[in-house]
Amino acid sequence: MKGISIKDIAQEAGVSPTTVSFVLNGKAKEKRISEQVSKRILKIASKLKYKPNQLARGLRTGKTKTIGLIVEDIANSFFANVAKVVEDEADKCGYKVLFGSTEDNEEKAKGLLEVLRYRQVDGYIITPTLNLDKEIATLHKPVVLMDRYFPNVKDSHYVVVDNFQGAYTAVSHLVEQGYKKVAIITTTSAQIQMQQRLEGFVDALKKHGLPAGKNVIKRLPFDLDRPGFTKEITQYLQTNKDLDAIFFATNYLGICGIESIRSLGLHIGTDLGMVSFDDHDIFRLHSPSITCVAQPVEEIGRRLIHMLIEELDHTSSSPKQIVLPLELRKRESSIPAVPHLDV
Amino acid sequence: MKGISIKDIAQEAGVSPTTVSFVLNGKAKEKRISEQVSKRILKIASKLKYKPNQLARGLRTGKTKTIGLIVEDIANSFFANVAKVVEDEADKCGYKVLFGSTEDNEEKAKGLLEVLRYRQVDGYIITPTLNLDKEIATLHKPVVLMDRYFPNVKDSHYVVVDNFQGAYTAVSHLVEQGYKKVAIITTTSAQIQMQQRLEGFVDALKKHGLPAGKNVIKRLPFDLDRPGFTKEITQYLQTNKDLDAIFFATNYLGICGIESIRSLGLHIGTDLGMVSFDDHDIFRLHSPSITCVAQPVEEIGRRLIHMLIEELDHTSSSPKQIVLPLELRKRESSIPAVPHLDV
DNA sequence: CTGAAAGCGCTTACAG
DNA sequence: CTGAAAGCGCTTACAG
Repeated sequence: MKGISIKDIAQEAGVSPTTVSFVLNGKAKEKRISEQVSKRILKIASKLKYKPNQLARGLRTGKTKTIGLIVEDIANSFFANVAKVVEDEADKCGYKVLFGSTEDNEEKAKGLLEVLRYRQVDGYIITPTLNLDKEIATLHKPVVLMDRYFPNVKDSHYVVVDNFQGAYTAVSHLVEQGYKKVAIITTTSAQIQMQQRLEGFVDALKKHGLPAGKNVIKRLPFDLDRPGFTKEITQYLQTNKDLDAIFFATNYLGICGIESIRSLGLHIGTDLGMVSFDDHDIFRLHSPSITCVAQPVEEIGRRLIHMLIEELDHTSSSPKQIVLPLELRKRESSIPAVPHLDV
Repeated sequence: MKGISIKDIAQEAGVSPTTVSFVLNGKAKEKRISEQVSKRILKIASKLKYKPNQLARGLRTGKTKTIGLIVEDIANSFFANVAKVVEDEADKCGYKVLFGSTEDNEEKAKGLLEVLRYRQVDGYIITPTLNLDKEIATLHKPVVLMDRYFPNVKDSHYVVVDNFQGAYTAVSHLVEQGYKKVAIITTTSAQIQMQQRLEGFVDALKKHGLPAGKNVIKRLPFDLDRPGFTKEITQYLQTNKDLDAIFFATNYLGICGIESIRSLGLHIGTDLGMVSFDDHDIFRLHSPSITCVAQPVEEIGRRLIHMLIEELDHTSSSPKQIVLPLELRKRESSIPAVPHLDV
């Protein structure tokens, strides 16, 4: 039950705990411990399967070798996939991950931050909610933001994707496929990533000389549930029958969109073109398959954890702000077998 | 930077750290601290926004208020959803969650266990791999297993689903819909949950007087990747054209199965009936939609964490082994619009 | 080359 | 009714 401590080793080796600590922390050379003693200690430690008590070490050094990961929703495939990469890479570097979901709720996010703070995590990877910047500023530990950032906070570290370019590419692709009345379905969220997707959409339409007015921009309250989104989308589509393609600004909107379109008896691709932000198993397997702009999930995860660990080790040299490109994955929802013809 | 400690409060209140500790831990009454002192301390603590250092407390008490969650794959929707519920409920009880994915790899699981152990987690929720029972037995802390258990370890705590009943129901449903040559696609895993699903399949066929021989049981190596599964399934279907329905034993097999069936140009439901274990957004949204036996994810998560916390509080009274029922969700893949007719 | 001692921030048995 | 002291298991500045 009771673990092996440094004392046990010291006793068995006939030396002081100090010496054991030096040897076990690889400071034998530096502290000029004799080869002989050093070897003896190492042998005993491995015989006893000694594992340092991280709590004691943390209390003394102030480092817990733990990082806090705050995502919007761990059950969302994008965040779950990033979390997996983060955990994997952290593990390789000797760090463990404490996680939590904000549901994009400010209060919940603050609660998570507070708990992680007094758990003394060494650093944070945070998917911020709105207005979380003040709270984050009081953390006094390395923080890397993901998915979104605060435009007015200049010196923060983050890994995000090029939302503008992604949306722009997606919408341009639709236009090039012959769709002429393209709408965006997005949320009311005032967060930067959503703003940029909207801007990309508007810009693409303008560049192609197409109308980008209010009636092709549908904003849904971001705190609706799945059935709520589906119902709202259905309603919007019903009252805007002249639309011939939709750009969905998030994966869950895209998923709800599929349900809505189908419930109206419309055929995706031919009746109504569609592209969604963010790839998902569903989009690949759906029939017809759904075109999307995919995030480089693996790379996002790797960059996040490495940027944070570099900060923790004070070896930071690489750029502090990374904007990754998105990849347009063309599928049937925008390139129907029967070409879409404007009537 | 430096946090507020109990000493700071003691100083400001003009009492000893001991007294502060008693008051803050709600032992004022028990220790007969005067109302006056008590109130003063509480006021100062909240003014200073005192947060106890969990490391120091943990070192002293041996409790870290942390639980370890080991899943097979946090990126798999089933595990991600369970993880979310677990984290949520743990949070309500003042616990944080450290997590990791085993990929069903024994060595990786052992590594995770070791790290969590010397991080002094108070208890574990574990999706065990094969042969992990010895390792788990040496943990000397409360453990609740999920998704599977060790049949030869009688006194373990677990929350699982009734795999036999689920498979039995799924296959019976197929037979009742008129499918006559039903196969199972499963993995080579020797784990109990997979065995039970196989038994449910065999039993259902036997009960209905249908053949349940080797040629309707296809076992795939469980460590293949997605493309690997898809390829193997495609091959199996090609060489067994007489089959008219398939029961897929896991959600990822079902997903790969959809790809395989479609790549062969077969129509799900009419050409080939299908039911998958475990629900998934894809199954609901696929066209045709896919019948499945769904796990009660929410309830699994809640039961897991509550069982563990009861163990931690030594208030355990409820049953230690919970087997939850599965729900058959009938969809188009087994009830085609054009009825399946045996020729 | 090695060790005694202090201290991280708590809790708790003991004393008065 | 309250406090001094020990101790959880480490690390590290200091001494010799």
